[in-house]
Amino acid sequence: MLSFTEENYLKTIYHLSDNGLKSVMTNEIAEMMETKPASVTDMIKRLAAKSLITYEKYYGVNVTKNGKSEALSIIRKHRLWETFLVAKLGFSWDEVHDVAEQLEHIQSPLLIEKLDEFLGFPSSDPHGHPIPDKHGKFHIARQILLAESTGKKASACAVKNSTPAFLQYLSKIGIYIGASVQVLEKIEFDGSLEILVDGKKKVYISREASENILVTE
Amino acid sequence: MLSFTEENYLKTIYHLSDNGLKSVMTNEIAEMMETKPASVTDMIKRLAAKSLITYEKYYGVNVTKNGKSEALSIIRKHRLWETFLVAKLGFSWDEVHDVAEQLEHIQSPLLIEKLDEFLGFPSSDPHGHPIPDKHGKFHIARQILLAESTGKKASACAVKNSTPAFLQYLSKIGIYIGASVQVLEKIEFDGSLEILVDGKKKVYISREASENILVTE
DNA sequence: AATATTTTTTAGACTTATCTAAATTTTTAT
DNA sequence: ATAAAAATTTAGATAAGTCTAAAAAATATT
Ligand SMILES: [Mn+2]
Ligand SMILES: [Mn+2]
Ligand SMILES: [Mn+2]
Ligand SMILES: [Mn+2]
Repeated sequence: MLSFTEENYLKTIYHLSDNGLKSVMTNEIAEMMETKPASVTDMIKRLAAKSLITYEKYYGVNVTKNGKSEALSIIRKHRLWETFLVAKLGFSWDEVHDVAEQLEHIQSPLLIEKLDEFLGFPSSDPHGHPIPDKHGKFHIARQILLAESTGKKASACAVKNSTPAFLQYLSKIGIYIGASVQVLEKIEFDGSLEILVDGKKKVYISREASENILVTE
Repeated sequence: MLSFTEENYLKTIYHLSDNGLKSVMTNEIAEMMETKPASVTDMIKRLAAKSLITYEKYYGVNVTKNGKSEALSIIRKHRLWETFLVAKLGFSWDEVHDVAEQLEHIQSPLLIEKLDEFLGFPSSDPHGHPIPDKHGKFHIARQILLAESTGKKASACAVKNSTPAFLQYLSKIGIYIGASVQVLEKIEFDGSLEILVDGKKKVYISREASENILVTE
């Protein structure tokens, strides 16, 4: 069984590896975990000893099949809890992440089975992120960055950044998962966009914001 | 903020102190926590340093007002989660304790407020134990041991022992919280009882079992 | 009141997780 | 191909929580 800390490292490494595709470097992990590289080196040795990652000194780590499956189980729990908090307890989408960071470490397969059922086997969380099923399978819809949208009417389907500050801003300008969004004009000067939200509200958003909103066309 | 371990010690001490009434000895705590007296001595020094208990060397500890309030908050969370698991997720009463042992340590006042509301502000958990409100107030109904019942028709209102083995046994013989139970005969030889459950089922139960069932007459 | 028994505390060691500072290796730039 | 810079690892320290063994204090027994 993994400790709380091991689970957090593994999840972070998995995310940084792009679902297990890329190698991940010590300093990246340290930055993401808000810890020191020396601590990361200690931990990756331990995770490697447990066959969750492979580690080559000075060349970073790769997630093993085993590690990927463990990571997906934690991500599944995180997203199911976030869904529960919003759908059943009336949390808003910017309030759930930190609580889910704690809840994702609860050890009880039965609990997760029952929670999944209680929620009606949701396929995505309040931020539009896919929820892996109990075998770790999930499906990502074809999606593009709003920044790359060509002006067709599209639908907001996920956020890339899920910090409270960004989510609160999105709520303020009327964007939510499922909202209709259409790029009306791209401002050459700074790459900002004028968009139409839900067919009625015109707003300007920065390039940075537009690169953190995913849409389906 | 208290660590996971500090919370567990404090809760155990509070329970052993009979809601803050009695002093609690090192060895009692060690036995209950399944740990060694030396470890307990370390921890009670730490809890005393945080003013959650008072500690007099060789004479045990007492829970402070502060400590009582912290303990009640943990107990409140434990019992709300147990109620959630049974009422919303369909757990049976013998499956919830171990999961609640983990969930009780989740730190989020908002979560507990919302969970309480979602459950309709329950006043007792699946084992008939009172759930303190957010100020730590709770009410214990007048209750006696089934072993001391005089033969009047009574109602099972709580269990003293909540181990899965005992709870499964109770379920098997038809006893649940709210069930009608009436002592028909007390067997002099070993103190066992013949009882009538829900007005229709006659069963014999041991003295020990009868001392772990609480009823209201 | 002295001795034996039980309880509790102390001392010292181990593990996990963290840090800082120094050493090493790799990468980049000249 | 060197030298400089950046990334990474190692070494050594600290804190929480645990343990065993030994010492000390309280309680029970004669
Ligand atoms: Mn999240
Ligand atoms: Mn986490
Ligand atoms: Mn319980
Ligand atoms: Mn607990």
